[in-house]
Amino acid sequence: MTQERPTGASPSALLTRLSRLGAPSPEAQSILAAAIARANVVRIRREIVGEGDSLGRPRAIVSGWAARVRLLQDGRRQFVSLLIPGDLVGLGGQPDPIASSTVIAITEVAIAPLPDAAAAPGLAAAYAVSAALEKAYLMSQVTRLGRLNAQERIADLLLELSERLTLAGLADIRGFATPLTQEMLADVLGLTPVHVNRMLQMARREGDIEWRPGRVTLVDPEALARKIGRTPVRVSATLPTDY
Amino acid sequence: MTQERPTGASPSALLTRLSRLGAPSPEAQSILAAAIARANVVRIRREIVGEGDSLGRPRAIVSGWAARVRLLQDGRRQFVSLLIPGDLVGLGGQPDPIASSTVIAITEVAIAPLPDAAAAPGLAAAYAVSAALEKAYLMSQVTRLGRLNAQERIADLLLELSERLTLAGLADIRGFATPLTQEMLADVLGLTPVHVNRMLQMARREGDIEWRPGRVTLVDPEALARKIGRTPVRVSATLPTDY
DNA sequence: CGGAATTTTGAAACCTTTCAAATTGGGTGG
DNA sequence: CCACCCAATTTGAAAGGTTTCAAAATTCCG
Repeated sequence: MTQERPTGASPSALLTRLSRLGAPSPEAQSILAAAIARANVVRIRREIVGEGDSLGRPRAIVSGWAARVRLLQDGRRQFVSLLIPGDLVGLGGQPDPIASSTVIAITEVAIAPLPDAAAAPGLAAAYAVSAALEKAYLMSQVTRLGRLNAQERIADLLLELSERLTLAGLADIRGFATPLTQEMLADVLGLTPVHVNRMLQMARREGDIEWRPGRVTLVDPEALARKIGRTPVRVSATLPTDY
Repeated sequence: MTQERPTGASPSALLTRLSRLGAPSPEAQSILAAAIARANVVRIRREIVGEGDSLGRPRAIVSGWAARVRLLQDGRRQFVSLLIPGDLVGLGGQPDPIASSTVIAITEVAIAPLPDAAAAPGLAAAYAVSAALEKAYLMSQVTRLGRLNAQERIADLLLELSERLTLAGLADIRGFATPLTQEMLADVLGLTPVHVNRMLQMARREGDIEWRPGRVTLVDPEALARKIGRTPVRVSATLPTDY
């Protein structure tokens, strides 16, 4: 695992993302850079914020990947969401869902304390947009698990990751590096590793994606999005058979 | 549908919930009461906040039930979450860049503008806790869809509703009133109506629940929770979610 | 009272999981 | 640099859980 440096080894993923999200001012960038310099390293497989943790102040993922995990009593495990470089953790003010989940490092992760929103112009806005995005993606995850079949889930998730990594400057049209194993993919998608493997093979056979451990290539993202009907905005207000 | 008055006909569900969430002061309560007086009615099946809507300021559901819905191109539909009396909508501040969920009224809904957080002591705290709870329940929904089977999903959702309705003073140990049809249940749980029906029958046969349109009775909530391995959702170690 | 919505039933098809076990790939120590 | 070990990926066959497609039975509401 982690053949190539974990996506996001570039120290600027956080700067890039927050800049694009609304904090492009030199002051904001320099304050963020200072925070990055104070980043801590969490080793792979270690907890970043534990369940029932006193969950310190908000932090940002500078490099590496993490996952918000929920464990069931009998051992079943669900990755509620994936965290990539540039993502913020523990926003939402004081009370953050405690008992609800744990965040663990999927790769080695560098995590920095998040500068106070008032420290520079644009920061507050960027944090707000980041939080809104997080919530939107969480809702996407619900729809993905609730109504998409295995093939669609895989394609949908990869497209989402491509989207998010691109925002952080960590992906290009040809694809992106990822530390995800098929087992982790299964944990995110609510499937078994075996089935993820089979569907992944099918997707490769159909020429939709290329998957070699450590790197994903989306042959034609737009065509794929069309194929599974991933149209971010839709929802017409009043459909005939609606409630 | 809606044989008995929709759960939450009581005008105080919002007061009860926010009071317990951190805004028990007389000032806060009276300001909230004033807002409730200015509530608008949204008729059943109508949109409360549309996608791309200018989504005005935050509002609170005074009475009635609603659902956050996501529609797929081919007609598949997923209820991302259910909204009950006392729940807040449109917090999170700014815009929702990504989008794509609509909130529709499942019953007739009374919705009031949310007083400014600074208008009274405790309001800000209550809003924050409410937002945290919403996020926690959203994560629960992900786990529910990702790792629970149909039987478990049904039990888990009913327990969650019982929990939330109790917080708003709308449920007792014997159960609660609900406008949900089996089809809506299917939309929340990512299942087909037919299968929900069969599993519901099974749950009744096993004596876990009683379901007659308009009212759910959880025969032994604690035993049921134990049976499916569910832990109540909490947001802060100190905040008693157990009413 | 009658039409519409909701709940129920049945049987068969389908997708996903299970349970093993084999294979591949990479990293480590000799 | 090769052998070996462990993690990750693959493969097979069979069991299971859910969906589909119809259609009947109930219940609700105007």
